Amino acid sequence: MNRIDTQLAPDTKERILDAAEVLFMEQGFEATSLRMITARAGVNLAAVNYHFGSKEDLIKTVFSRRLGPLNAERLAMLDRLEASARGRPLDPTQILEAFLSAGVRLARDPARRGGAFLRLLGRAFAEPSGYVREFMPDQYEAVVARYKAALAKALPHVPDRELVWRLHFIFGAIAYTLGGTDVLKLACRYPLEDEANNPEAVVRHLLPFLVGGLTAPLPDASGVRKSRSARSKQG
Amino acid sequence: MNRIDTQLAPDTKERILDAAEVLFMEQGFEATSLRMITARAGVNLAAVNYHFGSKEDLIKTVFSRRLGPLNAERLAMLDRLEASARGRPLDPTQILEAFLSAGVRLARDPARRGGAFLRLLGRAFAEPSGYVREFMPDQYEAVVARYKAALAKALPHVPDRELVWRLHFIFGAIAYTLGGTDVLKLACRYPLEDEANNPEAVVRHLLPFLVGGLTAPLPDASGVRKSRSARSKQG
DNA sequence: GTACGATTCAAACGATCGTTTGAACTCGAG
DNA sequence: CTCGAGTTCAAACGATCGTTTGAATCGTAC
Repeated sequence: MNRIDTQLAPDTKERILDAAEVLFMEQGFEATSLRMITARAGVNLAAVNYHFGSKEDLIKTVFSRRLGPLNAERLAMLDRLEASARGRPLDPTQILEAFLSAGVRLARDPARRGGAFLRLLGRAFAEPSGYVREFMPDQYEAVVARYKAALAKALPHVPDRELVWRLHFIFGAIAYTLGGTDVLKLACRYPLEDEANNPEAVVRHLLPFLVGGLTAPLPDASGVRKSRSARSKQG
Repeated sequence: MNRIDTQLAPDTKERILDAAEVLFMEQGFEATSLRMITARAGVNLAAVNYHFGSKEDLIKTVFSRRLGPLNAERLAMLDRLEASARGRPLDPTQILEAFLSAGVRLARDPARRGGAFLRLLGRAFAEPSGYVREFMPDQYEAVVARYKAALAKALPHVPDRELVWRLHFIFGAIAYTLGGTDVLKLACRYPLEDEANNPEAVVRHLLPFLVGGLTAPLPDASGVRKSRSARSKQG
């Protein structure tokens, strides 16, 4: 059992994980070959299958390495908030800030490695491949349930169904922002770059937007089906 | 020049485009091989390179076939709104609804083919590959500029920089919702499915959320840099 | 030193990828 | 009919993929 490692020169396993994390972020899962990963990590090609079994298991390990602690911290943050509130409903801003701030702390990880993972995470939410879809729900189920319950308590006038919708939109805005896909920025060439790379600045702008959407007036008829006349002729 | 086609039995070119559209949506660009596409379309493998030149050009054609008319309609909708407003600022809800309703109309295209494309479009915003990033800005530049100007006029108290941020978040929520990545739904197993497949229902829920975020109070200090004390010791 | 499990290595495996080739087929014009 | 441009077809191309193999190497216990 080697103990005095991973500090100056990470061992093969972590070198592979670090290289894979960056390359997956830059090019996606399918477009990143094991040869690119091992070349960047400075290890032999066969090391991936030796240490992880397969590329798919490598992908899962890349996620679980960071996602476990991240979501555990999110739960701990919510625990602390609810403990200090003593049964009273929390402020929606507090709740969302707790969720986001854990990501911010990860983004400030040494050597900016956390930032790469956050962008990879945002990208993964839109990945159609079955790889991610298999274990992402397991990783997020507890967090979503707890934060959803806290928000439901904070916003008693919002029906459960509507809250699920708004959580969906919130996740979309967060994932897209973390993913840093930049389509809008590329389209407009608006210079957000300096702030966009500062996670605290992102949260400062994102938080009011999310709370505004979360506390917005409810849609007109929440329960209408298409049983009546279809559309009212708008032109 | 054959004229009487594409009605009962689409020609090879459109059969390929239709098949590619669905498969790209289901599995992404990299994971979809030309052999899957041609097999689904019922055409020969070489037909893709004969009609489109390369897989990359096929991808571009899949997008431009629908994106051109879609964004043209978005511009036309805004033209009509601004004409009837006669110089007065529009309502933010009107503006966003105009943007979204064009997509709704596409989604109700015959044979639900438009729905497949919208989900593909939402997915493409998160694609890291260079394919999409090259021409998506060109397709969206005019639309974003016009709608951004209309929103700036409608929300004179929102600084330009903040408006760009909020447009970014809005695009994220829309793209994620259109993409239908379902991670949240999978995580919670909340039965949104029936409504989620009805584009008008999606807009009915999405619109108040987006307007709420767009008109939310501005973040505390809009211009702060990290010049002062970094953080206030939270524990 | 020797022996042995853990790890690394160069090399190759079969499969699949996007693309190309050249012949066969279609069909209206002459 | 013949012709030829447009299109479709089966087959193969070279490249790259994830994975496997078996020997070489390392580090440690005896």
